[in-house]
Amino acid sequence: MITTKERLVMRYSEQRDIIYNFVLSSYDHPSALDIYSSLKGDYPKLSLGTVYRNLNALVSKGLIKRIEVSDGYDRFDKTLMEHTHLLCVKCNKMSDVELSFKDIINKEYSFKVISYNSLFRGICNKCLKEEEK
Amino acid sequence: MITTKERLVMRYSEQRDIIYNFVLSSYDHPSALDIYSSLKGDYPKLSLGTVYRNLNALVSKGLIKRIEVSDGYDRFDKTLMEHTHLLCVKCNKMSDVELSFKDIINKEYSFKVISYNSLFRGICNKCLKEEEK
DNA sequence: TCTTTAGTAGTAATCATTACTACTTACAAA
DNA sequence: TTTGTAAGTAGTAATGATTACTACTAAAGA
Repeated sequence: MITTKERLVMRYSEQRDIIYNFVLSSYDHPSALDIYSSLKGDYPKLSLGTVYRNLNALVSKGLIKRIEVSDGYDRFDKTLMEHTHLLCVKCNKMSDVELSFKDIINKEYSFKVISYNSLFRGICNKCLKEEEK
Repeated sequence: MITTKERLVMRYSEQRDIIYNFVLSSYDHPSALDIYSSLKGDYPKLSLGTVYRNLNALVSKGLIKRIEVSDGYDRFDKTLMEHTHLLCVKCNKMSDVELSFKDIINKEYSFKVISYNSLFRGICNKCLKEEEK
């Protein structure tokens, strides 16, 4: 007999399913508000609090990753491997960097890394080219 | 004749002087509230808004650096060279890393880095040793 | 010494996020 | 299949770091 306490999986919820699938199918690191705005049309009863709560649940279950952006909305990522992000200050697009700084820190310093947030702000290649015109 | 518009230096203010010197003399990357709490004893009329305003002014003049900590208080740093930070989740101490990830990003990716924030959360050497006891 | 305007104290507002409350629903057991 | 219960939801209020506002103060050029 499985008691409630022992049940570790989450109960099914359509809202969480929708939110999770939205993150899985997006390539632009959406914020909670992005997700809410995009889904509100098809699911008018969806609440912003539900989006936040489920994103937190998905993060704590390790199904998605949170990207901390201190001066604005946090963003969410389907890529589970910890990695670094580039945020273009012109077009606001966020892209990925595959370099693992974590390994460098673990090796070079006596510091046991649990998680990290590396965000580089600058101008992406596309915006640089447009400036040259 | 120097008009107000042309005057680029800030007017002297005792509050800013005190706040700036506090950051210069600290090694633990204080937050605005840390600074306010530490100085309030000696300067009872000091306002938290003044601390925030002057920290922002000092950052925008390039005299100190802001370290963005998304889930809590931002912290401030006298070290002007951009660098990476380690934050111990046990003792909350913040320390510096001299590695320049900026150069790596600039070289390996077509991305013009303007600023960056790299924060590694984990357990510092001292806390690791205490866990072993 | 004036005059101007940057700076300050104290307080209200902002805004991303979380907490709360009454209602709804998944799902295990009867 | 029905029912009991606790997890999930919608809608709204609260939180908390930071910023804005307003009347007052003071640095410093004329």
